[in-house]
Amino acid sequence: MTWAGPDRKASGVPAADPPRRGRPGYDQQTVLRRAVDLFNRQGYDATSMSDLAAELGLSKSALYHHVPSKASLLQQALDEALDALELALDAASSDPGAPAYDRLKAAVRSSVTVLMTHLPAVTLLLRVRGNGTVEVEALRRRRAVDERLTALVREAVREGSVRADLPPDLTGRLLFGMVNSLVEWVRPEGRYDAAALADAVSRLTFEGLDARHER
Amino acid sequence: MTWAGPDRKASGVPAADPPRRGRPGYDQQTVLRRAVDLFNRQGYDATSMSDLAAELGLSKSALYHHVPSKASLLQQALDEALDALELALDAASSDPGAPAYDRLKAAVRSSVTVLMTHLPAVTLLLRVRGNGTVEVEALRRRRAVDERLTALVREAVREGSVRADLPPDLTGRLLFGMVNSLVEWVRPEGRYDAAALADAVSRLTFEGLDARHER
DNA sequence: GTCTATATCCTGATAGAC
DNA sequence: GTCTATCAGGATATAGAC
Repeated sequence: MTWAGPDRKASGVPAADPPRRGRPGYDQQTVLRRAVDLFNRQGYDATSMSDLAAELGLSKSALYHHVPSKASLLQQALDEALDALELALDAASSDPGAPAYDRLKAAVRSSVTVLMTHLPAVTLLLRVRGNGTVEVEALRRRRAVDERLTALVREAVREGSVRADLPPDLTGRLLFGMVNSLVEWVRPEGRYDAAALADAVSRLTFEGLDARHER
Repeated sequence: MTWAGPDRKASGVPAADPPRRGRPGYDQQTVLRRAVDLFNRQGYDATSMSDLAAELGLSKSALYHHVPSKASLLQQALDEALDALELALDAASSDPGAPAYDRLKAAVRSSVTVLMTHLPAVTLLLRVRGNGTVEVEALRRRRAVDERLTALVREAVREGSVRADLPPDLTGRLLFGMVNSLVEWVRPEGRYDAAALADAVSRLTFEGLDARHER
């Protein structure tokens, strides 16, 4: 069974694909993308390689021709998410001379953007519980990201631009808790694009939802 | 097989336990509590009944003497969470004459309180993906709760007390996304109690984190 | 209430033919 | 690249002795 499906290419980026010769079959990117989608629908642990094979219209063995293990699929997805998050955070805090307030706002915006552009991978990352070495390592990297974000909030409080009547750690957790909660319902083909969501989160968190703060 | 299970009662209430006679063993509440804790640490699907038996220091068969199935443990926990959430929402919106703004604020506060007092059960609920009938039914009830909360936000926007430059559905999702994100890090023995957290969430969301809004 | 032993099915992963 | 057949182990759950 072939199923053809030259619907390959780096997920998300609509780049031109190099022409393929010979038997089509699946390429790794497509397998990974479909796998991550299934993991997000059913949960990683609840998804068996049989499920994935069925989803792809393959036998389990054929699937193992494309993929060395179930954990490797998880690993690739988590790496994608973490690479993107770390990169976005680097960019947001690139100018150490800028006010922490601006850098924090930039971090919120770029976090939302990464969350949207790498939605499946980030969704998977945010659900990792720490079972197995792949998940443990991912949690380690994620904690590092969280700590950089918290440090940013702390700086902004110190410079006086963010309210100081709440502990900065708490403010940071709640702020990025709201950001991360987007993965629970946002859909790429949905009503809101990354910019609109980044704007909404930014307004809600910085200005509040009280009508008196409306601008 | 015992299980019985008419031992309902608002779970979570740290009432004094009736003195036990005869062979100690485990009572159902304890088994359920330990099970839910383990489910939350490892994930429901990643936790086997062997894991749970080992955690309790029992054999698998002895465990099945206390519990009819793995799914029943899940069911009880999800029911506990949903019962508590629905009840809290009823109370928060009990006075239809009160301004929607006040009812919304009350709903936020009581949601945080329920989340804290029934933390393990609510955590489990928020991670359910819809695998199996137990989870599907829980998701159905959860969606109903979400819709009532969204309706509350919509009302508050209509009465002019909550900012109208964002779609009410979006505001509601972000607001309760922040609330729900508490389960990711909050611990009952931690620095913050329910009242402090409810206060922090309320301030952050209604007033914003900008220092200019600090009161 | 707890145990050992077992039934039945499914898991991730592999071997080797086509 | 895909298949059928298979492996060793683990899953939920049960039977029946003590």
